Amino acid sequence: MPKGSGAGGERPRLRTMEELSVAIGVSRPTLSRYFQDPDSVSRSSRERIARGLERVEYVPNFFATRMNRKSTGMIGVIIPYLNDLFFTKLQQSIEFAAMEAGFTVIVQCSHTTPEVEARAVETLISMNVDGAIVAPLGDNSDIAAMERLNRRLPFVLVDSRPGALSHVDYIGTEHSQSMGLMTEYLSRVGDPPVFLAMPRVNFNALNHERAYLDKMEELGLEPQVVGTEEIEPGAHYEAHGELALGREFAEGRLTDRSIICVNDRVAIGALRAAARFGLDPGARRKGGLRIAGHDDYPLCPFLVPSLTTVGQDVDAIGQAAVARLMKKIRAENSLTDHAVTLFPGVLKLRESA
Amino acid sequence: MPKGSGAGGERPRLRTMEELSVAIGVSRPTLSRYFQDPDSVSRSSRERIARGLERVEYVPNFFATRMNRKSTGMIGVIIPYLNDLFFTKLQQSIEFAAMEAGFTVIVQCSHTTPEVEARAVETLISMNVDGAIVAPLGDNSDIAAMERLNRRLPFVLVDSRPGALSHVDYIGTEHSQSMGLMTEYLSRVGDPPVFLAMPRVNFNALNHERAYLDKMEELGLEPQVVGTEEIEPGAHYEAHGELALGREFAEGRLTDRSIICVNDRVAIGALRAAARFGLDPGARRKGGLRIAGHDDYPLCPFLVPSLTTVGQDVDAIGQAAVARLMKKIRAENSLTDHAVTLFPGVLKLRESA
DNA sequence: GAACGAAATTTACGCAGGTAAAGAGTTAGC
DNA sequence: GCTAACTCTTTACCTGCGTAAATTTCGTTC
Repeated sequence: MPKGSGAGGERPRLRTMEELSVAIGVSRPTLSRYFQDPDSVSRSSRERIARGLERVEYVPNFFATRMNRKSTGMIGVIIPYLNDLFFTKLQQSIEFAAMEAGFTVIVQCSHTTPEVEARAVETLISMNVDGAIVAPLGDNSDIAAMERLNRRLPFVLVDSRPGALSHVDYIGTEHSQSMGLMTEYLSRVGDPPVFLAMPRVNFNALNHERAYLDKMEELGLEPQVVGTEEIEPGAHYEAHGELALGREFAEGRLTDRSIICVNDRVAIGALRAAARFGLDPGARRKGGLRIAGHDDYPLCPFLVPSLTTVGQDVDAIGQAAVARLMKKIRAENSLTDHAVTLFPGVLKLRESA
Repeated sequence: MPKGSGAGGERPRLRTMEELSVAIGVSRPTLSRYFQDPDSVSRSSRERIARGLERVEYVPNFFATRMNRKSTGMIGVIIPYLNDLFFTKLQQSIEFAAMEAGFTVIVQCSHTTPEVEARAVETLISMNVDGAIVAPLGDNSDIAAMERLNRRLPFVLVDSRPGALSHVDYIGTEHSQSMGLMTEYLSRVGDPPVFLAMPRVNFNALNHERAYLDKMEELGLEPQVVGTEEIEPGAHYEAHGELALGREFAEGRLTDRSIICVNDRVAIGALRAAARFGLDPGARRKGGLRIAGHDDYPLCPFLVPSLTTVGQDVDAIGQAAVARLMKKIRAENSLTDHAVTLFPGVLKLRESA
């Protein structure tokens, strides 16, 4: 028994409000009101309860409290996968915003699997969350599950929106603008840029590609897309970027072009491919190799060379999503408009392009 | 109204099992048993219920179900922060292992704040989770809260263990071994290595530093630690690594030494500092600059140069933590031993050292 | 065909606490 | 000094479901 530290450890533990009420001589309903809002009971009761709680260990049962209240005070969040700093950053900004609004956040991860995503939806519904924010698995998402969510509770999509859900509230980045920005910039400073894509087209990958194509057409330039086929099974993101671009370099292609990667993770692989072929991507030289990404992954400034990219305002997206959700929750379905908020991307010019 | 897709959308929605029982002509308790385990009711009832569920929309209330069961089927996980791929990877392996065991995972993030961590502990307790896995905030953690958790339910610490909690089960990496491995390797191939530390010493940073010092003493070499002071407020991890090592380089120091960084994120900053000073860290040359990290951050192989580091077996840690927790849950506190499982680190030799 | 069991279902109560309505206590007004 | 008006507390019932015990069902055996 190495520890018996402090007085905190030895307080008698009470299981129910009933026990607590006899322990400190206040009726159970009064306690119930106290725990929901201490100011809803008289000052004398409040102080008496506060003193009592110092002498015992008691935590109201989460399930019992949430079961009966009209509002559970919880919002559900579903993100597609964990090993991506973009989504964890988004989750973080949502958690902070929700905390500020006095809500508890329940996070579920779909782990890139539609079945898991659908199960997460069921879990959130069964928990009676007051609302849900979902970053979907793109077009792989279980549309029916999303529809159910949308019918049953206040619901906001973030990051991307499957085509079939165009009637659902959506907060994200204005991808056509943000990708257009990069396309335009690179067209201005060098040869027409090439788009490095991903094979498993999901999420915003398609939007990015389309935005690139549109902008190229607008500029009267010939678009070129590489990296659409799977090169090695299981090689995604960074690995795919390195392999796909490495293959081009090996054939002597693209070594002096501007490469727009579908996102920063692919761009990291692209930088690696360049290094492997002794190439030095950078904004410095006219006509030289340039590599750019999209998303402004937190590590971008620290890469060698630091990665030029388009920043998404993740904090704004998270906050706006929570704000919109709060509005819908308070309005109790009397809201008929459906909101789409798109934040513009911001060019982050660094060394790589 | 753009969508009315599928038959799934129009099914009548039932709120309670009671309603469902009259709707499909089976008693409510039978339904209750069905939802816990379909095989616990007769085949005829099972099929009847299954058919009925296709015609209506019903999801059992999560709170009501969990409130009465002896087991909630949930385990709680607390991680210190989100913007770190190490912890998200750990979380992922825990989620997969728990899913396999048929448990739902509730994740809470402490966001580097002891108060938030303590609140997360209260939330888990109030939810009656069957057990908890906590990656603590190091010595900043609210020890009393952890003690409470440990008294009330099966509890396992992962990643690091505050000194005051040495009596709690712990699963992690054998840091003295893993850091020793790197120290030894670098001592063998070049000049005595220097340790690049972090100012806000928390988590395993101190363990790493101590392991380095011990190994250096064992090897009869003079240890040297840099980067312990805060250089710029708010500059953590990568930024700190770049600033701290950059300062040394600017003074002409350490440019041909081996640098062991306290972790990979700091090492990424260190690589950046080297690039800024035109230095090319690598294993290639005798006596040249070498930079190594610790953790095997998923991006390490894709950095330029790819980062030599020590890999932690995150999957093994997550799985072992869940396995230990399951054992404790099944044993219902009859377990008196307290387990410590440390996985050895594995040298990942790459280009940078 | 009746009696016997095993299996399945139903009855009845419990969980921990929310909340409307009734009751008690206090202050204010006359 | 008494009643009105208000505040706070308590009574009593409710939530949605788990589960032990009681009951029914059904197939089997004698």
